[in-house]
Amino acid sequence: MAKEITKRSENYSQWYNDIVKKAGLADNSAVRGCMVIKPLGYAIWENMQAQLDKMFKETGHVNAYFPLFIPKSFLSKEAKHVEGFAKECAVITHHRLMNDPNGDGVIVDPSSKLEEELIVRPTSETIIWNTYRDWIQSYRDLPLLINQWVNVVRWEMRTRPFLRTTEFLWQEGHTAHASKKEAEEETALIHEIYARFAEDYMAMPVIKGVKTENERFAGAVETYTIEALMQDGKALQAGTSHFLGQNFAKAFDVKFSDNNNKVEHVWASSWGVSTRLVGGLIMTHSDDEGLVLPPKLAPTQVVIVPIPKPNPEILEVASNIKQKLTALGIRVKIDEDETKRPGFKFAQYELEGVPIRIGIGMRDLVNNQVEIARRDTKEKMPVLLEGIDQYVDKLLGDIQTNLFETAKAYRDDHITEVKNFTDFKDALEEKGGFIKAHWDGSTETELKIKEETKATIRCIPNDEAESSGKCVYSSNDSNKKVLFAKAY
RNA sequence: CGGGGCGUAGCGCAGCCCGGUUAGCGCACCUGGUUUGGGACCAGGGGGUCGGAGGUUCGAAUCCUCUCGCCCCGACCA
Repeated sequence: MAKEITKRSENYSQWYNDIVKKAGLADNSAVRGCMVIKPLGYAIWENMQAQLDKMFKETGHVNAYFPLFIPKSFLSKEAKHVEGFAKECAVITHHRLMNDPNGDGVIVDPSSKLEEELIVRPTSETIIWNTYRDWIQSYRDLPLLINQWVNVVRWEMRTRPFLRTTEFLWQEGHTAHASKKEAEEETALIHEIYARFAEDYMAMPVIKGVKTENERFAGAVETYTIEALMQDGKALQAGTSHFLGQNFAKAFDVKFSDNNNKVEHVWASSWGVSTRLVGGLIMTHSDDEGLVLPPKLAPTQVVIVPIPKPNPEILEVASNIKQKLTALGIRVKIDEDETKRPGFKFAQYELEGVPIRIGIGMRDLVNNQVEIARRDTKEKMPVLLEGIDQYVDKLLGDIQTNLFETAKAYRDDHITEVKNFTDFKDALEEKGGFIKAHWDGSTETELKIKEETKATIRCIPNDEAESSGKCVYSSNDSNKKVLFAKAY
């Protein structure tokens, strides 16, 4: 009642904001464009971090930390890079405040102007490559496989919680290699890890592909991306992995001697995913009742609700169940609050997306059973206490699978292949989702399509075989189909 | 930056056009009681000076001027 959520069918955007707010994921803050990530939202991010961090480390990467501030001159060393980020940088110009001589408050002390302005990192290639110059002399210093978990700032004009905030949290990997091949393999490896994480943990199906030149990361030779589809038919770029060639090594003069004492510039990759993934998670699975979380990332996987309220007998059974589940590595919470009634709690946990709810009342105990409700399908069923741990364990797996399958069915159903521009526009308008079509490979065509339809090329899919055809817009020859969509 | 909307209690809003005594409602909160298998009910209670500044007036949430901020749509973008 107090927690009414706008229906997705009425206003998807409002629905999204309601979920973020009412499920307690994040709040707007006093700072324009910056959000406060609340405990539930942050716990989801922590679970994402934990898994990704594990995957990075399993593949030989280590974490480090580089400064928040980047000297202005660094940013301009790579021409394309600065061009891409110049318009959205927070700039530090002074380092001291003073009392306002005209009265109350403080003002910037003009005498504290910095010799060289500092930029709050929008990404860290420059400061890192400036450092790598000192770290790399020989092929024996390579590869360098470093990641950092940090905040970055991009002064976007318009922001949305998680999807695009002025400050956001992410990880950025920056690797250095002795050969082009090795750097390319690294880029592909991370691309693969991102896709696996999205599908196996977030239960969010993604399409792997490469960006067009126009959509490429500023300073990259090639950008690999995973693209997901949200419930409203818009695409979300969920993670990118960039092959940087020798661009940054050249800009920052990072060279190494190979085993023949030949000096060459280092090859590089960089890659990142951000708190945007939390937004993607919300928009992939949640419904009009609230958040729906895949078990693998849910901070609480199972909640036990005593009905109508806790008593010693129920709590004993509850804690036995919790013990058994915890032994299987399942995250369980017993709701011991006596002041709220069951109906309120049910609604609350549905809003918060807890995958499984176990209700225990005296009526159940007489029959040696409990009531199990799954969040994804809203089904409820009585389950015997005997073997309940195995039952729940399996159910969590089933929910994880079901969420992925449901999302994938929706996604697959929203890939429309078209041969002419009229069909292109119709499909985009009526159905949304990805539009697969031949493209002549020119930026000019890409931009014209964007101008006329707002759709951009999300990627050139990896698994799309070459085929000859005519560009959907220009009718020029094309040898590959690409995916278009309106995107977040 | 262009277009639209909005700032009144923790949240959501009414009041403003047609100035007039202690600024109102729902949710939330506190106390007591009755309840308790899908967002309980009754009674009592606490909390706001109406985004800010200036002005008009006997009198301003209400009228005027300036100002600050937020949200939505667009251009930009992870």
